Amino acid sequence: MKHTDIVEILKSKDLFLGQNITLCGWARTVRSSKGICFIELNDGSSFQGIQLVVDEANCPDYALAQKQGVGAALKATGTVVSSYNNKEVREINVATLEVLGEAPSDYPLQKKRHTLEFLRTIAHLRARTNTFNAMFRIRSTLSAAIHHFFAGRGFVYVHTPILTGSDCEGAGEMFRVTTLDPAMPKRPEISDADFYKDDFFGCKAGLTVSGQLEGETLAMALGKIYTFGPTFRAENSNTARHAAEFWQIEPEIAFAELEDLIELAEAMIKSLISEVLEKCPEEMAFFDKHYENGLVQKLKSIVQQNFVILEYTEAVRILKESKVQFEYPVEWGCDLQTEHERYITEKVYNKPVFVINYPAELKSFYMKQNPDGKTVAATDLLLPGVGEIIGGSQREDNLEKLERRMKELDMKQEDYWWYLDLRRFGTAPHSGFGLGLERLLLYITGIGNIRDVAIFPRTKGNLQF
RNA sequence: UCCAGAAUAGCUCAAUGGUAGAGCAAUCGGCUGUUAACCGAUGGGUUGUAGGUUCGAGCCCUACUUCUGGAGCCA
Repeated sequence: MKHTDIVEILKSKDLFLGQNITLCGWARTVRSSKGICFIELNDGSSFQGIQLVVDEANCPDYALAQKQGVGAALKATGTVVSSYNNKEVREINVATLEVLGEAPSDYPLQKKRHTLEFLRTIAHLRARTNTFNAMFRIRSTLSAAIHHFFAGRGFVYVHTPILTGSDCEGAGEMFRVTTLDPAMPKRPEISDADFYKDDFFGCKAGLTVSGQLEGETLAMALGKIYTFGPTFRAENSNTARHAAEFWQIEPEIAFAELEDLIELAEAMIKSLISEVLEKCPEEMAFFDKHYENGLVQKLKSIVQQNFVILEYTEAVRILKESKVQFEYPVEWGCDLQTEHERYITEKVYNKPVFVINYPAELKSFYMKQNPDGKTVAATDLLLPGVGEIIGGSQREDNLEKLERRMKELDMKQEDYWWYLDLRRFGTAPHSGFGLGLERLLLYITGIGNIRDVAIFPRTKGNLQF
């Protein structure tokens, strides 16, 4: 259909003024008086819509226009004019109006604020609201910004497999993938190997919980790589920041130690936020106004300040000396609880904090063992309000140390033979991290629940749409 | 999975154990420039489900379901 995107008219000040054009879009609100009718039209090309003015004197379709409600799909032809009230604003004097698709009175969206909980029950329609229009626009801009950032630094974008036989130990529960008959379940006396030999892959298979191990193989050839794709975790977690399917960015860099990784992570967060602020000012203004007052200022200040780098041991000391009565007591060797992380990020620093060098017992087998014999070169980036957004580490590149650690954890080395080969042949220091796209989106938009930053969120017990 | 809370009209919410209401939406009408337009009228309910206590339950009790907030796990 030949038509002009609304964004083109909004962007160009005078280019379309006085011209006859055709617009297509959906009615957001319809206001009619005697003889004149106003329709706010949005076509998705921008956050903002444009007002159609249907005057009974100039438009034969006035009666039709008056009958339309929120949600109707319309095609209008008319002249671009300056608004009656504000010469800077553009509106359309409609000559002809065609109804492409009516929205009957049981259309669930109304021209009023709906709760996010209600919108989740109509996830197929919620993209037509301001919140989701703005969120999806920012999500798209953010995704493009990720590629811009890494491409600008010479990273190679790689696609690690989604179907996998390797369980990235410690990353979470794996969804099983099988073509075996569910009516013939595995009997306890049969071994995994025997049972799965008749399965599609001839072995136990699942959806990836992380592309890290596969990513490492490419980092050890191409130097700097990143993955950006879906990740699946069958964790029984029911929170505002966990989803069973989410998108993850996982850079992996050869010849990089923990401090190089932290430098990269900080530069990346700042670059991504900057690009969103620059390219989505209307959307960000909307979230600032309706979801988190001061949001834009908060993000601007994040970009300008240095993030904190804090030793785990030092974090424990600060918490112990804080004299705050925590629900979980703080001891060296215990994992930092949410209340501890919040105290550090929100009370002590009020800015992003990299916590580094955690006790080895708390972290995964592949992390670089520090000379102190107690800690590993790992880091979590904690953000005020949303908590952990990045988890990463320098990888153990010493074959003996890695094998010893796997033995301690009772892991089968033969399952990881190719991963260990990376340490056997031309091993080198390397590091990487994982960033949750949806969690960053929560931080940037001020939206409080991960279910509201994905098109159709997958969480425990919910696979609707 | 654990702890706490909630579920009433299409939506957002009221209702002391005693006749279930309002705003918005919808429908009809009015109004020549509206901005979540405005004004008037009308229709709209098995109070999440199943049981129980009571003369009487939206309200009290039990179980279940769903959702929300927090926790654990993590990105």
